[in-house]
This record gives sequence, structure tokens and C-alpha cells, in this order.
Amino acid sequence: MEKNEILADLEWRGAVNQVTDLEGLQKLTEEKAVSLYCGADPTADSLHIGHLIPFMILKRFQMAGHHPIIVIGGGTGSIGDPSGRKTERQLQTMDQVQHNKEALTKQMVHLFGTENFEIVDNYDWLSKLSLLDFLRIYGKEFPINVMLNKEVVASRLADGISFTEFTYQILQSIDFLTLYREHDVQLQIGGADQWGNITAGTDLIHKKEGFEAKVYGLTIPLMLKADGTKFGKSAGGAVWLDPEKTTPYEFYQFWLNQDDRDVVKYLKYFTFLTHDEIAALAEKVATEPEKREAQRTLAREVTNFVHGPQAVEEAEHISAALFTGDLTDLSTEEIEQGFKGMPSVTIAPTKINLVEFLVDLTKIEASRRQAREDIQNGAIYVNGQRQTETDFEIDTSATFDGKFVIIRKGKKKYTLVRIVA
RNA sequence: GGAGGAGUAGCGAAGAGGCUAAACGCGGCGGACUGUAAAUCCGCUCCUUCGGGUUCGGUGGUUCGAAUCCACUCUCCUCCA
Repeated sequence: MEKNEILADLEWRGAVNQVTDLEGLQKLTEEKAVSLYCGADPTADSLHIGHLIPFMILKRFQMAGHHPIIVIGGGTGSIGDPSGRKTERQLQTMDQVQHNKEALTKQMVHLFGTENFEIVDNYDWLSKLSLLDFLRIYGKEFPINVMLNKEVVASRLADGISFTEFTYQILQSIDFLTLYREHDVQLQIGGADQWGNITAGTDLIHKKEGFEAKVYGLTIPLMLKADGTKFGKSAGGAVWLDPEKTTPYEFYQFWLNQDDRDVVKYLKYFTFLTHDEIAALAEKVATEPEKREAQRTLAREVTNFVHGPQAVEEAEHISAALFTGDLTDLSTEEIEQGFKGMPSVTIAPTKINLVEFLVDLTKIEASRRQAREDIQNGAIYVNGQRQTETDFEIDTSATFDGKFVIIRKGKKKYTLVRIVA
């Protein structure tokens, strides 16, 4: 893709919500390799797929020959962005921020490489700013009435917002200005809820650098699923990029299970497939939805991007075993390989009643009552065999060389129980 | 500071002395159907050794019996100052 085609591509992908000056930005992409940035505050020690939304766009800019920068918010993260929140954030300790920052940085490098990409930390400049400088140099440029009118702030006035969070938009604006000056950054992108923060930044740059300063903002639409719920949550909560938190298999399954109505949208957002390839898959969703080729491709592409080809192969192998194959045919080696990364618990060899096994030993079930109910409903499978007797005795030495017991609960929740003496 | 109102299971919301482990809705968990879908239908949703045990903001009382009545207390909301 050429530099000047990037905006049209984003439009086609439905990835553009608002742009401060679309024509101006288009012109800029025709003239040069544009430096652009997106912020990510270290609020947790892993990225999740919500982060992927702006990051995919940064990546597209990168692939088109532009120059993306991620600002990791060591400074802003210690303050707390009020955007998209109804209540005040709990401040994180600086140690947490530091820890999270390191974890996120690793993941970002993994996604973007080091060529034509930078990560900077706004702690580097925000922490050096004295209170008096802050007020004299920047505070003067921010009329309170304008700040109050920002959606993010206005929506919080009734319930309350601290001065700390109120100030967030100024800090983010200082980021943009700093990047404009030191890294020639002319575009900031972010989620739809970032519009207020982004325009605060362009305003500040115009005031400080003059109105001829060419800076732009672009926001991405809020992503909603077809059923109206928020994108990116699965049963267990957020879908993380950290394979320790969300295994590659679960990650793969998350994408594979997407609704027909959403899958094309996600192909556009989260894959680097061409327009023609996506159109062909869209056609297949319409004509032979039961094959779920679009979902399969989506899962394969995104898992490959985040976890690599090895992880895709593994995820597909596990999926095949769990959804079509008979577990008892698997060798212990295959289980060791296939279940790597599945939820697992380790216990000592024993012979025990199934209910106690599920509740006391493995914590797969929360209570005896629940365990009995699930067993009687036929929701529990031991090594692939449905088990409906609550007084069934499990002998851990009976299967898989006494090394494993595989418990399935419901349609697709597996737990690998490792038997270690 | 004054006057009212509210706190019930994960959430929302009934109940106003025994028939209430607590309607109903959502969410969650299962099952059937299916495409590892959607929609739909069905069951479950405090714990239990199935005898029972512990629940309705908290503490103490009245009563044979309290989520329901009384006192005190904590928290939140509205109005007035």
C-alpha cells in the first residue's frame, strides 16, 4: 500500500469515526511519511484486544510507510484518564505503573518490531515539569469553560471528578505538543472517547506553534457487537494478549466464535487481508455460513499476528482434538503438546469420588450442589466420557499412564488435571 | 443544621409479622436444537454430610414466630438552610 492510500483504506475498513480535517490529512499523506501516535496508559500488565483496535491502525500506517509512535503513559498512567469511565479511578502505585510499563513495552515491540517504530514514555517529560511551569506555560492556554464542556468531563460533573483527572486532558495535550516538537508528530489517533483529549492537543499546538501548524486528530468508532454488548470480553473477562492470561488456544477460539454478523467487520479491522480477500470471505458468510470460513480465517490471522504461526498450529490442533476427536485416542505426548496452555491443575494420584474430585481437589466446581447438578445434567465429561453418576469414583492412575485426567464441563470448557506424585 | 426517602441474592426490583431461601426481569451456569453459530425451548442459580444450616446494611430488642414491628447505628439520595 502506498502512503497516500492509507486513509481510503481506513475508510473502507470502517475504521474512521471523526477526523479534524480529512482533506488536510489526506494531503499530508500524499506529501510525506507522516509521524503519528497513539497513547496507551499502563493500567494493567498486559495489552488486551481493545488495545488492538488503534494498534491495528498504527500498524497499517506503518506498513504504508508512515511512522507510528506509541506513547506509553508512565506519566499519564499515574494520573488516570477519566475517558469512558463513570467513576474516579483508583490511583496506581508508581511501582505498578513501572511494572506494567515494562510488560506492555515488550508486547508492543513484539507487534510492531523495531523498524520504523518507536515507543516513548511521557513520564520522561511530564515528570520534569514543575508545578509553576505547568500553570504558567500550559494552564494559561486551557480555558476552564472549554475543559468543562468536553464530553468526558461534562458527563462526570454530576457524580464528581477530581482535579487530578480533570487535568488529564492538559497532560495529553502536552504529550501531543512535545511529540510535535521533538518527533515531528502530526497526527494523533485514538478511540472515539479520545476525541476531546485529541482536540485539546491540537488546540494547544495551534496556540503555541501558530495556526499554520499542521496537526490532525483521527478517532476510531466505538466497537459494538451485533448483539449490542461490548466487544472484547469473553466469559472470563478481557481477552488478553499475554499468553499466560489468555492462552493462544482461547484467543483463537475467541475469534473463531464470532457472530456471522460481526465477522466481516472484524476481518476488516483486525487482519491485513486485501479488500478482495475479505469480499470473498464475506460472500462465503452469506452463501455457506455453516462452514465458518470467515471466522476460521479471522482466528488464524489474528492469532498469527499476535502469537505467531506456531501458536496457530497448536490452537488448531487442540481444537481438532477437543471438538472432533476422541480424547482416549490421544497419547500422553499429544496431550502434553495439545493442552499446553489450557487451564490446568496439579494434584497427587488418588482414587476419589467425582464430586469431591471436582470441588475439593480441582476447584472446577464451586460447590457440591453445583457439581452434582452438572453431573446429573450430563455436563461433565471425564476423559471424553460423559459421566452422569454422582457417586462415580475417579482413579487417576487409570488413564493416560496415570499422568492426566481431562475434565470437560459443558460444551467447551476443558481442564487438564496433571497427576504428580 | 432541618425535613423526608432508600438500603433485599451478581445486578435491577417485589415482598410490609407465619403460606418466603425470599415473586419477577437481567446476567450467569447447564441441557436440547445447530454451524464449536444466531434465534428458540427446557432446567438450575446461598451452603449442606439432604437431617438441616446461614441470609434481606449493622447491632440490640418485641414476639411462639421478623426481610417485615421497635430502638440505636452506618451508608446513600432528594429537598430546605
